[in-house]
Amino acid sequence: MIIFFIEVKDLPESWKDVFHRFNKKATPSRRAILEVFEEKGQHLSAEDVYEHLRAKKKKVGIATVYRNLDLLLRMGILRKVNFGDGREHYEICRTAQFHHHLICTQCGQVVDCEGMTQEEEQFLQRLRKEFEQKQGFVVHSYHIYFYGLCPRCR
Amino acid sequence: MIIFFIEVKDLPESWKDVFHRFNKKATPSRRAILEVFEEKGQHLSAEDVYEHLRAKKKKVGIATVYRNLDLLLRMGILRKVNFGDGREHYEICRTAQFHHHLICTQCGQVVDCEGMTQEEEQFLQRLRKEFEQKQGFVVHSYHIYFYGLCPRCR
DNA sequence: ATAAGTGCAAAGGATTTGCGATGGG
DNA sequence: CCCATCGCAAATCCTTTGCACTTAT
Repeated sequence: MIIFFIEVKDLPESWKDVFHRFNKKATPSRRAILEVFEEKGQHLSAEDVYEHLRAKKKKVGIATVYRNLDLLLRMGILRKVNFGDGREHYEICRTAQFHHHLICTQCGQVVDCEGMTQEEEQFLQRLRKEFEQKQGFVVHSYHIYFYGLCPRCR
Repeated sequence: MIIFFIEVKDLPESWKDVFHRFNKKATPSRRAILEVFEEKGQHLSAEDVYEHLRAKKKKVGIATVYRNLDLLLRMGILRKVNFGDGREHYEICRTAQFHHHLICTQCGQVVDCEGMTQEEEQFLQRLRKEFEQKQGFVVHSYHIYFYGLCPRCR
């Protein structure tokens, strides 16, 4: 027996389609950068991305890396995070679970904090409303940074 | 009638004493920088501090500003905050109420968010424990950034 | 074909550093 | 008086930009 009906919920749009939707070209550089984020995952600096590309024998200039990190940011594919080390870091949104960061103030190590749930939702929903009323802002996202000492530094 | 007993709870240590405790000199530059934070308050960049000093006719070199912002940070008098605008900002801890930040992603305007209370305490207390168990970190502080659109940009 | 994207090298902006001069304890 | 601190200018680090060449559509 053959099942003819296959439920496909939220089939993710291909990167090519995403670029197309933004009237941007799906160039090799851009694909390669996204590949790095999909493989290496979290919070990479421009230099990190550049090094990973070199390691993979993909020749992409550092300027192109910067330009495309910014583009991907504006397209909503990456988000920018900052750990106070003097450079910007980027994370991919789609493949990574939404999370926050725990930063060692001694050595700079950064750990992702995933899996905060309902309680967080409720807490932030309340704050969001408060800001929208008190300050007149529309809040569309937030980020929590925790600071402390990692196992080795404590 | 004279009241002989005056209750003085938590008399704040003078800046001079704080410097002394850290074996650092209470120089005019340092006093002037602290004065700026006490008067102008929130999230100033090194350049901001430098400009305010000039406006007050205090001649302090920009290098000295940077060196002392870092010193005051390490002494726990200032904390560093980052709004993604390519420069670091600093806030004074003692005189300012603990607060978070609401950032307009369009124009970069930053608003302080004060007065989150019990609920926040509880919520973050739970997370703190979770991290200490799961990751082995000691968490000593945290910071929440909210992103959205300000009244003018929405 | 052609406008968008790229690489390179130079420019820009923020922060740090070297060093001789200064002044707080 | 002496070492920490300062001012200045040069150095460094991250990021952006100008321009001629290449390429995805």
